[in-house]
Amino acid sequence: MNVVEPMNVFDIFLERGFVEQTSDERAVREMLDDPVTCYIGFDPTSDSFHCGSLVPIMALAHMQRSGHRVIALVGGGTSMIGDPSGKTEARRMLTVEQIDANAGGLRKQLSHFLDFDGGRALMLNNAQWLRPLNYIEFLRDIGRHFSVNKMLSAETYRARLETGLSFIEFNYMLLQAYDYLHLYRSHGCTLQMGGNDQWGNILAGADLIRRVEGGKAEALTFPLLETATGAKMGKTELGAVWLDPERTSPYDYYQYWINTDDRDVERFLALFTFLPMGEVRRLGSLEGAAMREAKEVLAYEATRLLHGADEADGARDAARALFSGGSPGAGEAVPTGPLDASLLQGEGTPAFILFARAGLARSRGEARRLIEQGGAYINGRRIERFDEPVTGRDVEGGYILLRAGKKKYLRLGPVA
RNA sequence: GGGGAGGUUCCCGAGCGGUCAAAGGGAACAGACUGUAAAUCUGUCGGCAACGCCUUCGGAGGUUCGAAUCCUCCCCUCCCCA
Repeated sequence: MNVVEPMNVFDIFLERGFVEQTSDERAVREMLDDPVTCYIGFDPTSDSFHCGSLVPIMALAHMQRSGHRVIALVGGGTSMIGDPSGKTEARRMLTVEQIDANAGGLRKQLSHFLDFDGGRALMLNNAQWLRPLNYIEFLRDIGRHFSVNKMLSAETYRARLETGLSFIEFNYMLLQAYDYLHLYRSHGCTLQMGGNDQWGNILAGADLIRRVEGGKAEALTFPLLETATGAKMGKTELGAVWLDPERTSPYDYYQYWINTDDRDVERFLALFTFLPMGEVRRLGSLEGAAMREAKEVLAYEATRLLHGADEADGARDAARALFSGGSPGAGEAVPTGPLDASLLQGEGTPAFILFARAGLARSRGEARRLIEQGGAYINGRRIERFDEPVTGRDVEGGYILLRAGKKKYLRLGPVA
């Protein structure tokens, strides 16, 4: 047992930048002095989370570490409808099978951050209670508590009124409110959290609980993160940064974090690692080139949390080797692609064709431009001519290391 | 149902018979500068072994020596009225 009085998780949230709005700050803090049950809803539109979901995931992890019970709710029922929040267009609908399959993938990823043993954390699917709902009963028991006037004034729906809002989507708020009510009744859940775009829906649920059960339930939302340059969190030129190592390798995941804008480093260390705030502030205050140390810590910790220490070590070692000279023997974590050995026979293959085939350029024309602009390297040596042949002589240690631009590396091989 | 506006290369957005692979901006990419950051500057930004050839301007036809630009039909979007 801790001798020191454990910190209220609400203060941890405040200190680390998790809080955008709360239904009642004092009530929420007081409530969290004792163990509570809370939930966050996740969208099962994919079988993997991406970086954008890390804030809610980390929030659940903090809750659990502070002794609270957490529920990750996948919207198996609601995503068959499509949430209009923050969208300009309706979401596409998914089949029951897709949703169930996706939920499995999400659970696996959550288990890196949460301990599901012995019911300490639960993963529930709202399809369980939404699918059997009876329309007449639902209208009578739940629908009567909602004012259309009030809903239309909600920011969520106002924007959609411009472009068109189907009746199905319009009901999303009721279903999500019903989720909260259901979890309040069945699990004593008294706190729902979510991204700030969910504010209206979460409050609707807390309201419903008060009206129907006379109960008290709270809401807490997280800020919607943008990087300092205004980009959406977790998006790169190459697409989303996924938590699934099959889609975003630990190496690329590490790279995403190490490329964090200086101005975001402290904020991200607080949100995406468990490092003590003293250390976070120290790293965040580093100046100039020393900032790289902070980014390395951020990248390493973020990668370790998700993929484990071994993968994080590999990603860090590969990055260090590559970015300090680019030797081909940079380790197993370097992105590697297969090489058709016949390409190296005889005259070999012109470099621009090799780069295009390797996927480092979208077309041969692009590969050609890349080389002509001086952005292409083989084993650390800049390629001079676009059609410079690449042959067996370029194999070093069984591999050929290609580099496009400053940061994109691809190792081809092994060559027998 | 009636009337109006429009659909252009990743996005916004010019072009309205040849000089259009299509202005300008954004995004993106490369180079320089750096710290795998930001900002700035320069270049690139449909495909092709490439001073040329090929395929693009919602779709299908047509007029013309020649069409993103004109005509016909169709599809879609938005606005106003009902």
